[in-house]
Amino acid sequence: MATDVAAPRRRSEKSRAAIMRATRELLLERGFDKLSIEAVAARAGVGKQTIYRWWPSRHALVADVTLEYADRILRPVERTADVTADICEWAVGLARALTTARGNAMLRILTTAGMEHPDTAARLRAGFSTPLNETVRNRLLAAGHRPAVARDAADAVVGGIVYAILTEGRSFECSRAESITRTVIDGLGLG
Amino acid sequence: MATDVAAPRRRSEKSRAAIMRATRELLLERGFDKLSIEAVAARAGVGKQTIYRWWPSRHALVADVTLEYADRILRPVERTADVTADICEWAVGLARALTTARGNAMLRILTTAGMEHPDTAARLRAGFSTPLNETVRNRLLAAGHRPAVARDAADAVVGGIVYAILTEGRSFECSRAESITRTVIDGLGLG
Amino acid sequence: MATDVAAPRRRSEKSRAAIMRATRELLLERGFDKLSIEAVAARAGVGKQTIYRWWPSRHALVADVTLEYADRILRPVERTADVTADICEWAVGLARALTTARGNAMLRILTTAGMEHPDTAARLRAGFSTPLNETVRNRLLAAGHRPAVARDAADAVVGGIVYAILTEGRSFECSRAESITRTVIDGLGLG
Amino acid sequence: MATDVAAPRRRSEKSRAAIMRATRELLLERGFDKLSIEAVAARAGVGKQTIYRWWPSRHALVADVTLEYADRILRPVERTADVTADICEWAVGLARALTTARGNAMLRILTTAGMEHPDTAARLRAGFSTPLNETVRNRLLAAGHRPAVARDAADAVVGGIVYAILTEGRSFECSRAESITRTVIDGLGLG
DNA sequence: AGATAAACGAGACGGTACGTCATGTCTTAGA
DNA sequence: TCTAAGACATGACGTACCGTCTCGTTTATCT
Repeated sequence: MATDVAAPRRRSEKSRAAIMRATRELLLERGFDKLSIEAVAARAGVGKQTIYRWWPSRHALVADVTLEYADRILRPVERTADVTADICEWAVGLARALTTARGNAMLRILTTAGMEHPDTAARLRAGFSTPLNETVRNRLLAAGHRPAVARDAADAVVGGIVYAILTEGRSFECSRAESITRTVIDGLGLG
Repeated sequence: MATDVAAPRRRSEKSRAAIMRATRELLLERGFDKLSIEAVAARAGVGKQTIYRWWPSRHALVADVTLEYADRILRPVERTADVTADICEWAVGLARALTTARGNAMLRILTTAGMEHPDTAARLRAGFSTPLNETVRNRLLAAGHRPAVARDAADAVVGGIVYAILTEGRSFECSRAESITRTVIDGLGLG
Repeated sequence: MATDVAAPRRRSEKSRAAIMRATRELLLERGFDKLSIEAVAARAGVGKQTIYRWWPSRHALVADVTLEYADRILRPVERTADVTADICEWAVGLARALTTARGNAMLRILTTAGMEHPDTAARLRAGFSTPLNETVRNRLLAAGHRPAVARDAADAVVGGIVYAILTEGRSFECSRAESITRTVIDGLGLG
Repeated sequence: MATDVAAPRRRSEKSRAAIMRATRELLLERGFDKLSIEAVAARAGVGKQTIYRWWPSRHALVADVTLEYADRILRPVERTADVTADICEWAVGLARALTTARGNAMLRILTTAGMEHPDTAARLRAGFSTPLNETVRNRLLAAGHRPAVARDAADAVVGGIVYAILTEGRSFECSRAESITRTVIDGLGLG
């Protein structure tokens, strides 16, 4: 039976997609600060109310767009015999993704968007920072490291790379991702 | 007599201070997003033009205020026989400063303010992230570590702590700062 | 063949009545300017389309409601031996009706509603101003006055009273209706 | 020396005039209902706020414009030996002014604008209906009529003409103004 | 007793306009 | 000369309604 009858949501997929697309474009063209709902509506060929109907705020809209992009950045880490090599390779991939024009823009936007509104912050954390951290931590746990050590090392690796890119922007040299990672991982005791 | 050489600039110190003060207060009350020049002028009892005359943008004004505060956070690291203990102590102090209500607010503001405008970003980097990093790096160099290692470890320690606080906010448990630091530093080879 | 021409109209009387009722209430609560179709639909528990299906515009809907009320105001004039007294009595009755809270509101609404849209104006004229005028004119004709005189006097009496109420609102003193009427009628020559 | 020192009002006369002009034009082109503040601002080359700063509402702005025009309609009545002829001539002039395209539009606008907001209504009454009435009343008083009679006759003449034009629009035949006036005035006793 | 087609409630949609707020520039008066 | 006050053109905000347009769901004939 299980007829999920109650579906009085008749949201227009066409509008939704046009809004997401317009937001993404304007975000890259003008940046988060100068993104206006009015401009999104105009470019998407949509009434402003259609945006306000489905998103509570500009931050939330931007979060949706950003997270959609975040999925292209989040990759799993390999599981060969060499943990350090696996994580280094992953780290360089991450650094490369975050130093492309688009990737760096998205990182900045993601950071800014989460800065004011707690709900948005929580969504962005769950969709970006947390997965990043867990990817590394789980690989370390699988390699036999103690939970506390895995957690600290994951913080150090992810934070070390992402914070540096946040600070230095696209001038961050991707090989440093490997260097930082190796410095941290190589020193871990397996106790 | 070293008189008032080259000073046809009669900038009112009273106004300057009132503006800084008003900005600081409004920043803490309302956050960066909702800070308006108009409100600053009103609270400082100053004409808007007086603000525009001396600061090129809202970001720049905020940067000034934030950096003033940053000086209270930046502390040197001790130089006892035990490097790890020295840096751990410093790291916990940093974490404590960044998880107070005011310190956390300032960290978020500093991050947001630097996100759009390159000049402001450069000033904030020079006044906050870079000193943070160098404090750790110099201590490690003094302890005999190789430059590359010192740099990577400084990135890992500072990034690991600051990025986690940026992500998790005031719920960050300060003892983790020690734990992360120890995990990183303890593993470093002395080459 | 004279088949079932134009008969598959199955308009819901319940909805019609609910719409009229809701309109009347909102008109009195908020006035013509602030009457919105959306509010009428909501209060009547009706879809907006049901209103648009049967009324071409807000003005038309308001005209219907107003005319329904106008019928309570339009009364015939007595036909005793004393024309002046007959019309005076009628005039005072009219003034009284137009200076009640509800009657005055309706007069204003009727005036405003007819001001923009010619069709509505014509309906309201046919349902209010014209009957008013003719009531007086016919009584004067019956009393033996010449047509031209009857017409002019009817204009003067009705216009004198209604325009004054339109201008002065509820503060219009009803006895003035008698005074104006008597001044006009008493002077008429019987030709 | 009575220097009107306190003049911290630095209102731009250029803007004021442009707003009045734009309002007048749009009123005639589109009518009161479809007059939007936004369109006035755009046509006047002015920010919306500049309108809102000096006029509390659309009605008030329209009232200003209308009253400016009303001054062109309000004329004094002649004072020859023949009262009836004097007032008849004046009445026909009034009717003519109110049946031009522009004059009729202004009458309708004036009527509508005063219908919702008491303050505006009062201003319009003081600037239009009252002067109209007093013009006739004063002429009749000067001719020796008793105050009550003069007042009633003024109501009848002015109301008779204006209400008819309000009802019938531009199709009102101006000679009727004379006819109505004569019918009323000729019958007045001189007490 | 169905079948069928309209009228219905609900409400999403692309829009226009609202009245408010803040921007950064400009002008005036006063110290 | 610099400042406070604040008017100005601009432009975005978030809200209210517009009139149109689907969606299922009654409901009232007409087989």
